[in-house]
Amino acid sequence: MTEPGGAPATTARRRVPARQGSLREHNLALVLRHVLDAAGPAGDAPPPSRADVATATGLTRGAVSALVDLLIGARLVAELPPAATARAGRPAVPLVPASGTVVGLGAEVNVDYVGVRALDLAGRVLAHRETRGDYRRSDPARVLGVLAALVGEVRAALPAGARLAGMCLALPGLVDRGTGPLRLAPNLGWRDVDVVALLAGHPEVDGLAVRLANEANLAARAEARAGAAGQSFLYVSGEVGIGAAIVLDGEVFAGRHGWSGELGHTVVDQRGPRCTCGARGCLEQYAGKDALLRAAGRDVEEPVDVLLAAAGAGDERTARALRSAGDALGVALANFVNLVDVERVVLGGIYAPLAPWLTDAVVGQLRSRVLAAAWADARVGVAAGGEHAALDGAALVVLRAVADDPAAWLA
Amino acid sequence: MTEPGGAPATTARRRVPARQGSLREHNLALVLRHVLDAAGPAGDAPPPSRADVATATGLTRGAVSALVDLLIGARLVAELPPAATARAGRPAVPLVPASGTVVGLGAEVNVDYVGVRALDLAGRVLAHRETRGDYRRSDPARVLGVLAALVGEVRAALPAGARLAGMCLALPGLVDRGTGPLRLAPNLGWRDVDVVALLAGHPEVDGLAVRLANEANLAARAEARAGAAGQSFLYVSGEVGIGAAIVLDGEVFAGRHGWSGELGHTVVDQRGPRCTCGARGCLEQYAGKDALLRAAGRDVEEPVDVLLAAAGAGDERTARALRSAGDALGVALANFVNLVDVERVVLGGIYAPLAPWLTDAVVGQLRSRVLAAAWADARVGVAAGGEHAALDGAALVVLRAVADDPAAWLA
DNA sequence: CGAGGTTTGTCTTGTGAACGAACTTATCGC
DNA sequence: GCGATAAGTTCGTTCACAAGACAAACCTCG
Repeated sequence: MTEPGGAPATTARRRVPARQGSLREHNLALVLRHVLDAAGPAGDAPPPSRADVATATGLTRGAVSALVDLLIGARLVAELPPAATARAGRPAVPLVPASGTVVGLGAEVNVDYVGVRALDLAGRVLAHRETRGDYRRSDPARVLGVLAALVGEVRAALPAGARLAGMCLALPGLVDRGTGPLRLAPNLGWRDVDVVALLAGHPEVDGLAVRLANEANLAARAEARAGAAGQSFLYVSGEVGIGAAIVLDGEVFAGRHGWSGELGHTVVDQRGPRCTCGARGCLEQYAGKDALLRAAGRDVEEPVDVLLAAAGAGDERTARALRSAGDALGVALANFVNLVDVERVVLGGIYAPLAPWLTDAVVGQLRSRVLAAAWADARVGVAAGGEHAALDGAALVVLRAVADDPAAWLA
Repeated sequence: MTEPGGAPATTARRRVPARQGSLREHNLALVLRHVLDAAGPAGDAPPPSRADVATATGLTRGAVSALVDLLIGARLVAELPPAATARAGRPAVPLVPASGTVVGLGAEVNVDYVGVRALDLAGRVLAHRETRGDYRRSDPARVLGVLAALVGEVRAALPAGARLAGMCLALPGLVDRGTGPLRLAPNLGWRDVDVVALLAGHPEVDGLAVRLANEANLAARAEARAGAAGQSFLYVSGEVGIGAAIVLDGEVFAGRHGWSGELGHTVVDQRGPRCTCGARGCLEQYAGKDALLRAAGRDVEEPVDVLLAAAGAGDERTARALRSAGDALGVALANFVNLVDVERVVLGGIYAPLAPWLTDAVVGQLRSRVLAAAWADARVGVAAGGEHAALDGAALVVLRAVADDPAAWLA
């Protein structure tokens, strides 16, 4: 029951009766989750045995055995050859997520590239294709054709016997939760585009359940997976626009319609310059990519790397531009932290490489403006998700649905 | 497992095994919730029978019968005499929440009053005591002594055989989730006060589980109950300070530590007047009670009623003060709605009576600044919770815990 | 007034899932 | 080789719900 593109804001206590089967479903998911988590990105822990799972979950060994057998039968879990331990007793059979059997497809359409990537339950990248290009003010049908072709290539590259669990597409804009239309992607120049319908016309995506989600939300999901479990943070995705995603206890919160996180249009100064959205003094006009380049005396078309180089070389104008962007960002974030009380802010997108020149200003604003700062400073960190965070997050959404309802994969 | 003062942000999939008993617990809660909801504040629906509950929940009549019998035995549900219906067949036995058997205590310490109120599962007020006074810069120990005395009076007024499920105390400030200390209540002048420990010393609260929560969060909870189920809104509590609470799908979100909703310290203008919190241009300086009175040419000590009267009489200065407060509030709320995507804003506290003079400005700002406004206008409404919303919300928190885990009350 | 129909609530039987307690398997240490 | 130890399996028991028959209470209509 995960909402596409993010778990529901609050998992409203489900108003359904619990029957015998619910028990099994729950415990099946419990066991699978345990195996998955142990093999997670922070996977320094050795793979757990049935007995380990039993003690960790509180189920009996007998029950776990039965459940694990089901999961192995469904090719969601695999056994490793018993490891030689210098311990008395029968050696344990290590359990790991099955690799190459069930795959999630992550896709992304962004201003400068289109990409598709396939991940399996073990977190392995089974296939990846991308095309660079300029997709500002582009034609949705054409761009989605490019995407469909990439999907076709990725599907062809999957190992035999792999089952596709679905696809999630990351888009830089307002997306209705799940399959609803794309409302507005300012930087692509798209508005009210029924992306799912356009994709459905292509034979490459035939038989594939496609859901949509906001790019920042998905990147945040990848970030949540990369970091410690169950944390709360605000993920800031700096690009031409400035997106953000709210992660509460490890879950991405997408809002009523799925439109959360439009940090770029937070008002920094009511009398400031006019923004593309029509209002005045939006954060985007102070700390967006274009604004940043302009303030540093650069051309809007230049890559952010030039700022990195200039700042590194000690260019004063660039440093000043970055500091003032950091201040504006800090004000917006302070407002946010006062309202939502997260413990951490993660800088992603172009802010990740620029973080060394931004964090001081951001931290300063947070410290002076957040009411609770005296008790728990909101920490500022840098995204660890890497360049393909949104793509990974999208694939993870799909795999997450599998992990949450393994019973559906038993047949 | 409700978090005191609010459900956890996301009901993280519980990492516990489901056993046979979990089934019963779940279905017991399901049945009880159905009976409670049917008798809710929008309780125009007739009380449901066992058969009604069975069809509504999807359980069989046999299962429901067994569960209802348990609930009646625990005095959580009661039967009404069969109503005479002009219908064929055996007449149904109406089921209602038991009254006067299990009670939740709501309490509040605020700037100008201290109160305690007892609610039962049927939503009836069994007892209510309050003391008016000026508690700015007050001594916590003394004020809590007053509160304890009120608790004693309320307990004495309860019907014989009533079982107290606990107490929740509303405070106007940063409160650590649950029993953690009160960090900061600027307008009471309290800072780092261990309220629970101070209360525990009084014999009147002996044997009573006490939890703390933020006043606005609790008022929002009462508001959520008063309105339609499962909505998402931002509750704004205008007083001397400006609190807010985030309600997502009917659940109050309290944030990582429980400090969410400090709307008053959202920056409206970086170059604005200095605030008590140390920063510049906080919303509180534009739309807080004191600021509002000052802008209208009044004394800070006067009640808000004078504004109401003046505005009603057509006083231009008052109208201007209210409009500009509404603008500031609107900017802050627009920032918020862009970030969190709620569908409704509810004006509470002093904003409720003043709403006729505020909403236009607020709505205007929302319309021009919220990116998604073209697709789903955030509506602005007035709180329906009444004067004792926080008190009711506090009692509801306690009763909610009972409703969520009726199995604990079977003995 | 009584037979037939309808709806509610109870009771009985059967099934599925987990628990607990043996029991088997596999390795280590002496 | 043999006990000690731990992992995994099997079997009987327990518990909760589904399904459906049954009893009770009420209406309607001839």
